[in-house]
Amino acid sequence: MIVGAVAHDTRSRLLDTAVKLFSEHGVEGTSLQMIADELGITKAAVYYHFKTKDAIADEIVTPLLAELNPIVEEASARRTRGAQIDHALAGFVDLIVRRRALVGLMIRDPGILRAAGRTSRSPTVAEVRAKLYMMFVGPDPTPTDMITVHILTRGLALAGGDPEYADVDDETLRHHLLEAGRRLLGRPRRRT
Amino acid sequence: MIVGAVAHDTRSRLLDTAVKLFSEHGVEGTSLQMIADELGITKAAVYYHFKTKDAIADEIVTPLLAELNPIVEEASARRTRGAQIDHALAGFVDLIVRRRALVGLMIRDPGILRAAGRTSRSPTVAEVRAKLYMMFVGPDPTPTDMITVHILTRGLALAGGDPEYADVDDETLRHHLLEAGRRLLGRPRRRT
DNA sequence: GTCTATATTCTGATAGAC
DNA sequence: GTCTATCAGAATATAGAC
Repeated sequence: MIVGAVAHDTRSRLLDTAVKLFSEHGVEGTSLQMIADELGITKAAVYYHFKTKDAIADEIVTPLLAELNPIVEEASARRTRGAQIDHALAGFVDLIVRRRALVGLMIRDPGILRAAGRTSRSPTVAEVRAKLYMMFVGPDPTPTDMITVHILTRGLALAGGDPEYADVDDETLRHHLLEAGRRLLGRPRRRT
Repeated sequence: MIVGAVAHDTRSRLLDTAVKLFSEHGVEGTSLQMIADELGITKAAVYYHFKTKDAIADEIVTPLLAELNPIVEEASARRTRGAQIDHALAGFVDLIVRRRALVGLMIRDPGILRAAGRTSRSPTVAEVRAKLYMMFVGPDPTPTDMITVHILTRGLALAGGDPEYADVDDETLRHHLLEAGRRLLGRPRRRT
């Protein structure tokens, strides 16, 4: 599905519905029957679009990784540590805001990564995550650095994807997440 | 189960096992069969200790709320805003460290609260959480305040409960979580 | 306190008609 | 592209023996 467009075809609606139900019940707690019911189709119709439940999980995870990876790569090309951190943080926050529930889902539910990993050979989350973390902490991180980044990434993703902020506009949410992120990383305040 | 003691009786071992499996697979993704298998007993034996799966969830959630509630109450009795924040933060972090996986589980998995809520009439999580948030932000919070506290509580709970830090000792973990928390809340550094 | 055995419902998944 | 029908296996839960 492309930018901001509303999903019309069944396949896209199916993925949106899956994300919603996965968020509420977890991947392993969501049955294909639940997805089918929510869409008003039968289980067999779901199987027409995806061969297995794992394939649905993979189709959700893989595009997200495909978006995060270049952000991290671009960040590592920056010359100063400060610029690297700024780019990685801005990119990560932007992804959270644009995908809302999705990034939070991947961090909350280990089941979606297990499921996606069973059918796909796309780059693992662990890989991309390790690179993202290194952007934030630099080489030779202290234990404090590592824990701070854990808190940062998890906190941002979960808060940004929270239903409570579902109707906060992108611009506002992005601003607040960035502010909090910069504070945690000890970066100076930015002129908005 | 009492402080630091190892669970010997089946009921306590059952609860420990449930927390572990709930964390990995989500409450709705964990079957009583999985719990029974992990314990080396039969499903029927599990039913002897708990009437339903919801009852297990409730027995996990309720004691945690019983620990968090007085912390928030005590904090609100402090006179200065600074002392209130310090007390609430120290208490919250202490709970995360002592219970590790548990606090993170409650934040990650909506299913455990749904399940617990079905069998129990104990004070709701929403209630206690609202009070905790108010301790951190004070009256008349700005949207920025609210989002910051969201990031703080979720980040601390998830990072503290992460398996990666399972063998970091309590003292160290508590120190790092407190540092990050104080930074996010804009509190001055403390002499350790 | 744990077991076997059983009833019932639901799961993921497939085959084949429209 | 969606349907009905069907499968083997696993789910929650109960009854009753040891």
